[in-house]
Amino acid sequence: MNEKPLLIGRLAKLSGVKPDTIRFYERSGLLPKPSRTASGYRLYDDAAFKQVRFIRKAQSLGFSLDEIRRIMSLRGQGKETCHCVISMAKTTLAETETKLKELRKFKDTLATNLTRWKRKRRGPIAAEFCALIEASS
Amino acid sequence: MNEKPLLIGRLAKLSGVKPDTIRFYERSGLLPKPSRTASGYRLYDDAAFKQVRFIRKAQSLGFSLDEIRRIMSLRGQGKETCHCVISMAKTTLAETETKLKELRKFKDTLATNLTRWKRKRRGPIAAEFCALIEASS
DNA sequence: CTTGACCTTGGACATGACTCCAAAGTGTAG
DNA sequence: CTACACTTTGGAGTCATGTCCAAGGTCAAG
Repeated sequence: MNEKPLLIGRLAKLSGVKPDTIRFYERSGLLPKPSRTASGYRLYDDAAFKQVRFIRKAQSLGFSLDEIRRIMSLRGQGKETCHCVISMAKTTLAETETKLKELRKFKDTLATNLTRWKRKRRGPIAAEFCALIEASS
Repeated sequence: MNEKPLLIGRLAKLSGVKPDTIRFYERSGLLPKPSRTASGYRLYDDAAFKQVRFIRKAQSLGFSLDEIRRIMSLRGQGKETCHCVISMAKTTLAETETKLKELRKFKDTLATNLTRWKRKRRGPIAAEFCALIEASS
């Protein structure tokens, strides 16, 4: 809807990354070469904004830029059912589930111990903190 | 219990990291300087093995080496209730919960879509995969 | 027309976390 | 005694992900 073109600084502010980082993403093939003004300024639109947000979101979910690049390159293949996307999604799902399980176990133990520690307020807590991480295997 | 000393290669194999990495951890203050044979070979024991495993475990839970170093340095402070450990644990807990929530949401959507995709086996899946990540905010 | 905030480029630098290397010493199996 | 696999060190290299800089061009306000 919002179709006024953005200069790089504006896009940077909107998406919360630095101009340098946007140019870096472009160099790395994560963002398409944008159109330019007559004088060479990069011009971005809403789609670019969404792409940057996509990158950051995917990153925060644990994807590397390389994985993100591969994911994005699959977009626009269109028509054909892409076996590789399904298997990629499968892999991602499995990994995510493992991570999730570990993190949940860690969180639970952490929460339990935190309340316990708060109540007793004495003793070698740091050691227990470590043991707790060691144990969550 | 197992108290025969290990050379670095043996420890490396047991803990699944390379000798170089173990030396790197030592240089970085993540592992204590081990005792040595007369000829200068590093000698490790079970405690060292546990420490390496602790490091890897903590890493896989999303801690940076720097955070791990700080965590470990708190161990052995002994006696005193350490306020900072409690607040550290609190922070970790909060962060972990956030991560957990995002990851869970992503996982659920991923799982749902995966079954749907498997059933239909046609169409622009990659685009949907991307949209899915975009949406999980 | 000047000022100041923007933009351009190519390339250097930073950080975290390894990873490899060369040259040399050690330990042991045959 | 000879292979051969192991170990030592200091230092360099790698990879991912940015981040900064200098020299210069652009543009709108005053």
